Amino acid sequence: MKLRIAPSPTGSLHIGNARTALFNWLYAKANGGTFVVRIDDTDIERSTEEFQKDILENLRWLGLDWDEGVEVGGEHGDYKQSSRFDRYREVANELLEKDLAYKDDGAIRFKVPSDRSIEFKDFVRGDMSFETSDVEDFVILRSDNTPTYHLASTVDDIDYGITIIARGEDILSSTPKHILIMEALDAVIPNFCHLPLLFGPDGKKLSKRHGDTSVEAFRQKGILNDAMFNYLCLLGWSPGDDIELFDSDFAISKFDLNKVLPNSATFDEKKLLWLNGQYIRSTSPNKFEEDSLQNIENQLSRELFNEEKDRLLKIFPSVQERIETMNDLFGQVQFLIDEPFIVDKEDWDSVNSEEAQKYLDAIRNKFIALGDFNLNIIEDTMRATLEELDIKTKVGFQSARVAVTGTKISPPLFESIFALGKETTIARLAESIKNYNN
RNA sequence: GGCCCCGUCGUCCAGAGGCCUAGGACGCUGGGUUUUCAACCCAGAAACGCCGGUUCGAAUCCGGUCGGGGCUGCCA
Repeated sequence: MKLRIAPSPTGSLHIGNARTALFNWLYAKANGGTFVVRIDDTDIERSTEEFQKDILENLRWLGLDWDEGVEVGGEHGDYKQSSRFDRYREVANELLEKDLAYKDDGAIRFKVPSDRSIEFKDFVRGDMSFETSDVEDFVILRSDNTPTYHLASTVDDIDYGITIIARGEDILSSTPKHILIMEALDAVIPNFCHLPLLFGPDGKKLSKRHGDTSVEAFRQKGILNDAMFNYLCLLGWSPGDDIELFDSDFAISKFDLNKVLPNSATFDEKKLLWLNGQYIRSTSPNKFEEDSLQNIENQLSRELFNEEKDRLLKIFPSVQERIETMNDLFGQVQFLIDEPFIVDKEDWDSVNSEEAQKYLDAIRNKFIALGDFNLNIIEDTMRATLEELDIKTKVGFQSARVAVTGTKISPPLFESIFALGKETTIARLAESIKNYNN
């Protein structure tokens, strides 16, 4: 069994293509088959090295590997169609000689026989039947002597011994053309499987106008690869038993192309985000720390100081359970970083009051007198002060939060103060007290 | 227009004639917890497009209809 994904390097890896690649990969893995990645770059004008690199990198990021194909090699060269133009021309000429194709203004068209029906069985759609009278004679070699997708893709599928062609439904109606070429070349007809398309929220084929449609974009948004893998699996397929959170081994153990739904699925970013949150929460603390430090350094474009790392490590457990993507991280921990500390003016104004000032002054003095500065002592001190001064929790804590973290939204207060450390906390409290009359 | 595909809550998925007064998840609403925001817990609203037929019995089978989508390129 041999399957393949054949992306065109005319854009960044599209989520729809990623899903198609994923299903091919899963089926190959599930059956001990071979998974091939080839590059369909017959459109020389729009194909670029950068896009090819992006596509391969993102396939790997998703956890997909391939047994044969571009960059990993195999029996068929570099698996790029641009390297095989001679082969396609040879086939086009062969068809010409056999009188199965003809010249048309410099291009070569395949001669579609009349009054025939082309039948094949589709893994997800069952028995398919097309009349050749509905198929036009189609170009296989352009007048600039380059092959079209129909020719190149079909020749490759034959030459590489692909046994199951699983691709997007948008190519379903081109399948008769491919079968016709295969028949003309006396090739064994492989199995076909046309996967449902991915839609945008408006029910149209997912495309750029729906916003981000590339795997790379979501990766940059802080989506975890495992979450993306998991979410993509859920589009058009499910492992059964209402199980929704699973890893690749589980998916492989359950996957079957024949069980893929025939109807198109709408890409729901909200659910992806939720799933991502689940994955962030289930990440081991060590890995979360590692990934987070890296993420923050990327945001800052510099390495973190050791003192910063010490502070961050203290707050990570609290942050891990409240972010949805890795990109939410920075905003949560910014107050712990040695950058200019900015208090949100609006937030401060909304919590500042004479009472708040009294409270901040009181806890500041108590903090100064403290020997140990740990979580429990911080909490005890702050709560006791609330009682002593008869100040409402919300008034005291929210003013302290803004004074220390700069905003009304932050990780838990005591943890934040603990992570910040005694000296800085005292300094920030002093700063806010001084600002009362502003 | 022609050809083709598809049709269960807003969305994703379960359901392969009786187990369905249709189940799970996201989202949404309400409540709980609470120092903010989250997370978490509980509850709730929410769907078999429609019409026929087959059958003792249909979300499940068949036909039609309506709706959505894809293709209709010397793009892939």
